[in-house]
Amino acid sequence: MAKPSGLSIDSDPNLSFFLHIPTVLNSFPEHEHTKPNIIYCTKLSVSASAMDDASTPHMTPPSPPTTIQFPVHLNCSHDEHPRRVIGEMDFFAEKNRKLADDSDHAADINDSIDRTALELNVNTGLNLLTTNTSSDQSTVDDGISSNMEDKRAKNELAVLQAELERMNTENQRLRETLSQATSNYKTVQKHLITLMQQQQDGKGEKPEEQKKSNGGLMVPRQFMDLGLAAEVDMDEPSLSSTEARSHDRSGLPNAEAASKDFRSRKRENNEQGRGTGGEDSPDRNKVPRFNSSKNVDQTEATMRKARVSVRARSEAPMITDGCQWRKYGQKMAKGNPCPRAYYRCTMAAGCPVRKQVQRCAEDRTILITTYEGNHNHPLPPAAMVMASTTSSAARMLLSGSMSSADGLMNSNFLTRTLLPCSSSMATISASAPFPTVTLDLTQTPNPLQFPRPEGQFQVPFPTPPSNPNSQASPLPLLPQIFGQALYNQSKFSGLQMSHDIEQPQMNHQLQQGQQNSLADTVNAATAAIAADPNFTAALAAAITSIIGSSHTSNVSSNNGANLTSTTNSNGNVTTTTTTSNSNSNGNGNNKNQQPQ
DNA sequence: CGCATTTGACCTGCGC
DNA sequence: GCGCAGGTCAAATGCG
Repeated sequence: MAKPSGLSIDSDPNLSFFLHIPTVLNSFPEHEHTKPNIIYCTKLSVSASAMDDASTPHMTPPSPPTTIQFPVHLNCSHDEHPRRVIGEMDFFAEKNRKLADDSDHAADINDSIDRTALELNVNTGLNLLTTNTSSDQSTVDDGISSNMEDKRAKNELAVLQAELERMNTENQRLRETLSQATSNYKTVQKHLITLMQQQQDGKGEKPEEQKKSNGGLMVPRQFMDLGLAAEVDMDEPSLSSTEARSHDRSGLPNAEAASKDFRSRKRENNEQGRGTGGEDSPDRNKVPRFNSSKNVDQTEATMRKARVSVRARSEAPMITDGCQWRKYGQKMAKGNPCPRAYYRCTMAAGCPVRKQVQRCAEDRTILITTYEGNHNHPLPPAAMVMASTTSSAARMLLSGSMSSADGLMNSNFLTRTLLPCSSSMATISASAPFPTVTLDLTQTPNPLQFPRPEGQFQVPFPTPPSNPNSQASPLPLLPQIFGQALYNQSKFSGLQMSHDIEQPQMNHQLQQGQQNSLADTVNAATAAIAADPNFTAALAAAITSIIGSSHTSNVSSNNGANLTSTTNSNGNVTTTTTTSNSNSNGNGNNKNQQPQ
């Protein structure tokens, strides 16, 4: 099997260390997380021990010294301050937490088993001291041995019962977590519906602008078509195309032509392919796949043109985003001594997603990764965050530019609302040849230095207090925040992720019942909501429910955060969102989200 | 030997 | 029309 180039991150010790974790864990099916191996634990323990352990609320019993040579503290899951390694960029922090949580529980079980073994070993050792082998125990010293066996059996029984009890407790806890997450989701959903109804009832004049240019409620529909049409088409590899490209030698997509830029279309129309476009030539431009629907062409090409650029500090040649990439070109770009590398997603034949990787000319420790296109195949969990982020960002960017006359209002909205962490972290380039969202993960949000715009909330990033170089500390959470925010916004906008691939677990919930009725409501209200900064409150609640459910966070205002998420003793998540909207009517400032 | 990467050539869009 | 820059292709090369 070919080594996925996207995982070749060993050249950066800081980066590779953390990013290896999901890679390792992903190789285990979910149900096998209860069978941790020693590498699993060791990796986690090292990462934990690299940070301060003083704040760990509960300690995992020490592991048997015969298997682990140093103390293991697998308490990543409930940390009040999730700790990060300096300078590393963990795109899968959320997943790591979950996995670490699993590993924690698994370690508990493992530990109990090990302790059981130790206890039994003690008994065995005593037996050996009496020089009785197991075989003659039953024949010699009947009274003692039967007594010992009874004790052992009782021991074993007790241990098993304890273990059973522990597992029951664990099961119960997991159920509670699940139900809590579900209730959180429902709460947010209800709140969204309420908000939308209010929008519809109260403010009829908001969508006026959009009506002018887009015919009002057609806006969300247009968005939906934007994504789905293209993707449906992408998922249907044209047979004629396949046949025409009978020797797809590099595994390169049959839909390669499909995913080509608009200029290809023009090219095809004008010359039916390049000079090599003979009928016996495997010419890539020969088959016009979208002749049947020009609109699809348009949207597809527009989608491809939308780009999401991620700036992150890394010594590695490429950030690990969970996908597999194949390099297909490299060019020297003007104004940058560092070459630009071109990669194509190789997780599925025909996946149109590409990315460009280039180091920043000013600071070569900064890696600029630009994504383009949407995946047309299922993604591994590790890749979902990044994929959903880029996909949603691209969609939102396009929807903004398409639904607004000048294309700037909605872009600005995107910056303020969808990428709320800091205005310095998300910028939108309207002047670039392609609409591009840039997520800058190289900077720490600093409210003093970068005063947030009105109507914006910030998601606080817990910073390890003991980390003097905390420059990159909040960064690992960013993709999750971005991705979730964008995802939520996509849902609110009536958008679907790529065939419900990118967030299947959430889509599954949507599909359970309320989706149809909700979709209409959502579509109907999207235009109004999209222009209203109050939407941030609902978004904050949604994000907080996710953050709060994965780890308890009691957020200080160190980062100028005005969104807090706390968990009370019952485990209920309480969200307090404070916005400083000029439009705020006061009742939207505090959103208390209480599970049922 | 198969696959990924490298790299020069080619194509297109755009500005002058 | 020409040149430049970005983007892509595909033969050559390297590697496991």
